[in-house]
Amino acid sequence: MWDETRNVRENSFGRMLHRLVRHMDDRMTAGLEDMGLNLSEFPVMMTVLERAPLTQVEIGKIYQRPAYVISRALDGLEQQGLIDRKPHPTSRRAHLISPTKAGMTLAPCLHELVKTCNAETLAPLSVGERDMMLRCLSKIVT
Amino acid sequence: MWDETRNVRENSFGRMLHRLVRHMDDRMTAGLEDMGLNLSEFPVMMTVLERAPLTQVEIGKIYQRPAYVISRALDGLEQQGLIDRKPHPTSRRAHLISPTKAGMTLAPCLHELVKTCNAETLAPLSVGERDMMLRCLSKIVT
DNA sequence: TCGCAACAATTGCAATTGCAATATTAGCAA
DNA sequence: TTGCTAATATTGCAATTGCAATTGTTGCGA
Repeated sequence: MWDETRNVRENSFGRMLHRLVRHMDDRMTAGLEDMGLNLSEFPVMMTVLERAPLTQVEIGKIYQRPAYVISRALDGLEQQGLIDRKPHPTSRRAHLISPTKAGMTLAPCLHELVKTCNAETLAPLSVGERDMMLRCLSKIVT
Repeated sequence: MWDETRNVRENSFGRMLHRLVRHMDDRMTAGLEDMGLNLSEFPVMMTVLERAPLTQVEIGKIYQRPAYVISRALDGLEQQGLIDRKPHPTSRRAHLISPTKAGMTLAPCLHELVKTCNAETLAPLSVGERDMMLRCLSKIVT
């Protein structure tokens, strides 16, 4: 009776995605531990390293998360001395976020971790399949 | 200086996956609201509908989540009268979980929702690309 | 049989997250 | 200028989640 339901959900796109993301998150969490970062701080730190100097709303736009998420992640990163909140030159309500010297030294490690994690995950696929996968993903991601 | 870092993370596999999953989760959350379910209860309810009767550890094995997650999701589902925790025939510590009559009526709706959500998400792809995508995903999902 | 480790499920408590308010500043229109 | 609305960032509080016990049960070996 439930065979049809089973067919729908079994190996459903959404189910597989969730599994995959959880797996990659675990992998990333382990890799980030050495650097003292957690999974919430990581994307914010990456954005700062990529685009600094920028404001917190700009980080939010890029990373597509509400302001309070950025605010809190930056709290953690600031406390570890990895980023600076400097006054914005033209607006007293905004902050300009930049990595500190210490923060910048993380860049190669993070860089490497991302590459490794993505590569490991995609390892079972052929080069052509990997390209296809990435192309299709960017087609369906907003 | 950070161009390389940007290249690595920009449209990185992991980043795109996270975006995609968040988007699908939002879509699912909206769809589930009509049925009074939330995103934690949904996969458990699906598993129960697909495989009942089964124990909570079995649900955990299938859905790959720790026991307490199942326990709490079932609390919610039971409170809404969608599932039953019956005594296990051979073990007094295990429960046998089954959908109630009310729970079973949800099956077609959930079924439809999953199909719609997956289809909408994959809509920008050609049929061939969709197949490829699903085949590749199942290759890399544990 | 007794004792003990493993198993199934639940729960207390701390950490994390999300929402809605708050404080402060900017810009603009009357 | 004054007053009002929007923008920027933060925070209080409630809801959710995760970890580490806890409860009750089973099976096994001494």
